[in-house]
Amino acid sequence: MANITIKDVARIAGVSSASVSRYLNNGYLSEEKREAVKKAIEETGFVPSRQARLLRAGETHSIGVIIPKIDSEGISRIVLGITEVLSEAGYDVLLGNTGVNSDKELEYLNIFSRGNVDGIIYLASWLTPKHKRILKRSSYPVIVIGQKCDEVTCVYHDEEGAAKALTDLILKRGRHDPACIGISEKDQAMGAARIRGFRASVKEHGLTIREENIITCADDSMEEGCQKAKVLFDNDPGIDALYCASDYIAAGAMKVLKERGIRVPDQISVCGMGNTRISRVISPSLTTAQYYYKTSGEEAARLLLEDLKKKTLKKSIQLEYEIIENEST
Amino acid sequence: MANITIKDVARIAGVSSASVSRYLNNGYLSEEKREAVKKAIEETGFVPSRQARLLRAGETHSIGVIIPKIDSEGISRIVLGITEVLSEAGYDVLLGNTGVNSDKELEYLNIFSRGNVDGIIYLASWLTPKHKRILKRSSYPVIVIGQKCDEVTCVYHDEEGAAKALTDLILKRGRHDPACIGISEKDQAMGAARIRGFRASVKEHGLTIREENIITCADDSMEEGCQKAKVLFDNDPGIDALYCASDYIAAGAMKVLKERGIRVPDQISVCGMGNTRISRVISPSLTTAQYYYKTSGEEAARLLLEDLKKKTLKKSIQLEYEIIENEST
DNA sequence: AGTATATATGTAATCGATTTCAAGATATTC
DNA sequence: GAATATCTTGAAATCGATTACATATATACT
Repeated sequence: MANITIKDVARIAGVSSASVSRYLNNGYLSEEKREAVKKAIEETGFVPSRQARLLRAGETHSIGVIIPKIDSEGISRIVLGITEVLSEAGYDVLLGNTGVNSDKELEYLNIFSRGNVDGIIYLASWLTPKHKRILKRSSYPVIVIGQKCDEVTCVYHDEEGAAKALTDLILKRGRHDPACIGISEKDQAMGAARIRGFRASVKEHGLTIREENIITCADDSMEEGCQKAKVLFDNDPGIDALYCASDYIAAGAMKVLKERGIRVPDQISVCGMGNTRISRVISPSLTTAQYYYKTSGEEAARLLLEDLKKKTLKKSIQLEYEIIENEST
Repeated sequence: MANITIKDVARIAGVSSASVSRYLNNGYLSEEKREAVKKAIEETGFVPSRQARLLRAGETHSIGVIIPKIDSEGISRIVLGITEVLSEAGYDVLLGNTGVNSDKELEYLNIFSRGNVDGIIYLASWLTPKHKRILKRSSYPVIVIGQKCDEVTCVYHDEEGAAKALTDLILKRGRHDPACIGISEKDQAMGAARIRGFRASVKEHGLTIREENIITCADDSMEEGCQKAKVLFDNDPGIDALYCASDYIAAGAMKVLKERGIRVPDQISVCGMGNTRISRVISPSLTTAQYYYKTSGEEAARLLLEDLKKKTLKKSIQLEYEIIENEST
């Protein structure tokens, strides 16, 4: 029952442990000894210790994944993609859950970058200059998911394109008084980029927007959606096209519309973003955009593996989106 | 830039590497040296190598967490609880994401048993005899979350109690023709136990149920909820109380009710289970039960840490629930 | 006082593999 | 046939931590 080590195999095969190692790693070894070792390994059922190998080789075969919070549909699908690819490649996934706590992000970034992992995948919501500095200094490959970042390799979504395409949809039927409930512009991806997309579409349609009709939420929740929608419609009851930067925000807004007897999509078109499960639960069902979250996790993992094999150049991968047109437009 | 090892720390602190190790493992060490080592570690940012520790001590300071799928609100909150407690205690969390693939569960169970972890937390949906056998044979501590399991220590919810309490609610107002859309009884927790709770309440109210009015879904989704609701109401349009084993199933069922012009809660009371975000998004908002998912993760992690310190006896912890009464009852 | 007992610390062995080094055997080249 | 390149092999160093052992000091208990 005791573990069989390379020494046991060596003894049984009548060779040195170095030769057994050579057998395992295809080093120089005569045909005779090769046979003897093979036989000994089969007899004993020897399996080399991973830790010993890794210790000597200076590798950990594990990857740190830092996520801001795990209870989000998008994030968990990304993690799914990451784990699938990495475990397939024989890597362990170490999870760093930072919660809402921003200090913890840096803490994990530090813990990980100091030697327990071969690489890091960082799911960022906000990327401050401070973050970027740490990322850049890291001696291990880092892949950022979700934000475009010139400093390191990243995988992100075409937020602007998707937002523009959605806004195009809600501006059909001759709508002319659009509004936007966005997310804090501090968040480059879900915040700033989506609002840019909204603006671009509005401009292309030859419309002008009242700046008060662009409003941002502190976080992505239904409650915020409710609240901001009230502000918007109190201020301008004539809004006939509402772009919301997330499905939950849209759900909140639609609740307010229902309360006020504004009919969707007769009087107003609404869209969300993310294609979360609630987009089909609410009624009328919500037009939204689908991202390939799982794919982005997979891509990031693959990029990392590639980086690990040979230092490659920085890359950015932008993933596509898909518009899901439902009843709300 | 080179990695800092225990020797570097020892040199800087002016002690032997053994003393640094003692500091890390709470061995005998004078207050003075303890301070010196602490300072040196802070200065250098030293993080002990997992592989070296494992190789020598046979400990990894990491815990494997096996989850069936991560894209579920409940599961991700459990993981949140687990990671919080474990990282506080200096343990790393290794994530094993099995997807829907059942073989992969066993695979991960094996990967982890190759000696990469000190213990396992297993988030089980189904617990087949095969699973139980493997779990029982495991050479390190295993905690199961979500299912009651006599073979190993587990943390689970009072599914039966919650289901009964919810059924009590939908049977108010003199309802007399109840129905139940459950989840496959192969799932002990979300399946069998909840249906038992439903039955218990119905019986207590002195009602009899037509067996055709108890129906189960293959998985927890809105689509299944729709489909099963249609079957139920085609068969018995007089149903005036509908227990659904999950919020998503309930959302599907309510969609069907709306299509058929059956008013909730005037003509029928409906409840879901889980207190997911959609329970407040749909209209009328859904009466549901809240579980303490995060708490269950925390509890499981604590039990595991306890087990790790000294082999303790098997335990089962049953966590409470809370009924959230909304508009649908 | 004298003997346990607990605390404190460094040296060196150890975990199980890989890899360098040195040396001997073979094969190849001019 | 001498010089050089290519194989083949084992002994020993190495990776970075933990820990057995030896030793020294302080504290407690008859």
